[in-house]
Amino acid sequence: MSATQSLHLSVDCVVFGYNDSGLKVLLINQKGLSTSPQTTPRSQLPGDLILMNEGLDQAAQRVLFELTQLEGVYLKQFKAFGDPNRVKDLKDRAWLQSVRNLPDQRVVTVGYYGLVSLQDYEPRPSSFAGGVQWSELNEVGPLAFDHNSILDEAFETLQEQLESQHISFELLPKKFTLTQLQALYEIVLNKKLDKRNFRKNVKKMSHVVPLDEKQTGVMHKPAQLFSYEPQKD
Amino acid sequence: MSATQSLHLSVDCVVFGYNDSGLKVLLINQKGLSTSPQTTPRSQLPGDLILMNEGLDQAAQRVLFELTQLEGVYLKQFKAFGDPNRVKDLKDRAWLQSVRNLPDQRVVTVGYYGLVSLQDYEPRPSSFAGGVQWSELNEVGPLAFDHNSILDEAFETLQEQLESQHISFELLPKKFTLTQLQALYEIVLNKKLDKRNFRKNVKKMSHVVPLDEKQTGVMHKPAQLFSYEPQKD
DNA sequence: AAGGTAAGTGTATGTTTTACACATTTGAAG
DNA sequence: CTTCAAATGTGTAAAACATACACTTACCTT
Repeated sequence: MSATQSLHLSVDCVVFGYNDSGLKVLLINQKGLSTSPQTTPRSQLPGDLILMNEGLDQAAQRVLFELTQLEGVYLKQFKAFGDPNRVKDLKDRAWLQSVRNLPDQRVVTVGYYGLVSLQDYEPRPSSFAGGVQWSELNEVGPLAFDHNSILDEAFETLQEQLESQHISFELLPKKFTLTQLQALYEIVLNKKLDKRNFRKNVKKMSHVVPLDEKQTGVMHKPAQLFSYEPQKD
Repeated sequence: MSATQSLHLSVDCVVFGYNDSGLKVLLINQKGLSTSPQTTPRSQLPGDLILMNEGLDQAAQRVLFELTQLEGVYLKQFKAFGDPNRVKDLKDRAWLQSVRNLPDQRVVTVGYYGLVSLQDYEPRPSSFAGGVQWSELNEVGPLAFDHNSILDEAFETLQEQLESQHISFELLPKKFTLTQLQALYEIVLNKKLDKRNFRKNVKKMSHVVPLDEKQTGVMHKPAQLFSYEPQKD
């Protein structure tokens, strides 16, 4: 019963980035493994082993920063992935062994989803780790390990939690228009919404407050800007 | 960066049991540690390390069975707990070392919540593992490790998911009355509901079907029995 | 000055939610 | 076999909420 356990624990971050041109995910290209040249290195989610003295949330923040230079991102744990065969692919095993000097061992991972406004930070993440890219959500190809499933489950979680959890604002610039907010909802929930009804609903949300400021430099009636003020109850 | 990782992974099960007398949690008493007699052994959630070749869901089922003899229970992962200090209490560390022959090492755990009808199974779980009890939810004292937080978060998850996830039926006998269903909702959601409105809503749920059967042996108008039929779409 | 563009706004209709009270069916007791 | 106690089962009106839908406004460009 007390068979000695020897496995590793990692975190993987599914960071969604949004701007007016759509919803993206942050992927990194596998570096290393230059030995076998015909193995086209696949992309993967930023993730790595947790350290011995850090919590899971902390680990997610650190790993994301180390791999992509993104800092202070909203990150939320959504699920642990522990299928014993989740790293079954031979290319994946080879890559793992080339990068970590570890025996071929089981890795359980804790998934986090993250949210970033691409407009505010314009984070062209410092091209570290052999390339970091924002990839259009519906153009993501086959990823390493079980990262496609992790991505899918993260997106489902985002869809479920968008309305109930005040997280849409993490994807928008600090000052945003109601049209931007609506466009975000339409993309994440994947359905069209009625402008007037949407605005009626937003006006009921006391944490969305109008600023004394309007859009400038647009060739149409400038929109009122709003910001998100977390409730200080 | 690649500091050798050496930690353990467990699952912990927060099994809720329900019958007409209320909502309970399944706890086990720590055995062993008879060496120091004045340390009153605290109760804890059933949990143990996962094995090298099993998935997380599998591990939760196995561990629950090994510790409590409960089998085939609805179990759902809800959160991983990885605070490096979650096993900081000295009594807890001592107990861990007495039971497992392992060095004093970090343990990350994956929390599952489980649901059982106490009426159908009447599961007086075979008093294994030094005692297994169903403890009234609001009479749970201080548990070992961070198990009180795990319990709290499990209950919050249950409250959030009760309505959206068709799980109430896991807590009821296979044949139940609408009054029983309503009482369950009232206890879990902690608010009173209107009988007529509640019944109107239930009648919209196509997976709650009336049986050709009524209550017997009650000294009042016997209630119609219903059962839960998962949708076969 | 005219044209293009997106912002901003109200109302009528249908649907859902809420509040609320009494007759019915059984077993037990006299 | 009548009465009592106990919990079941049922409808309606009012309020809140959701939906569908079209035109005027403000700014920029040419």
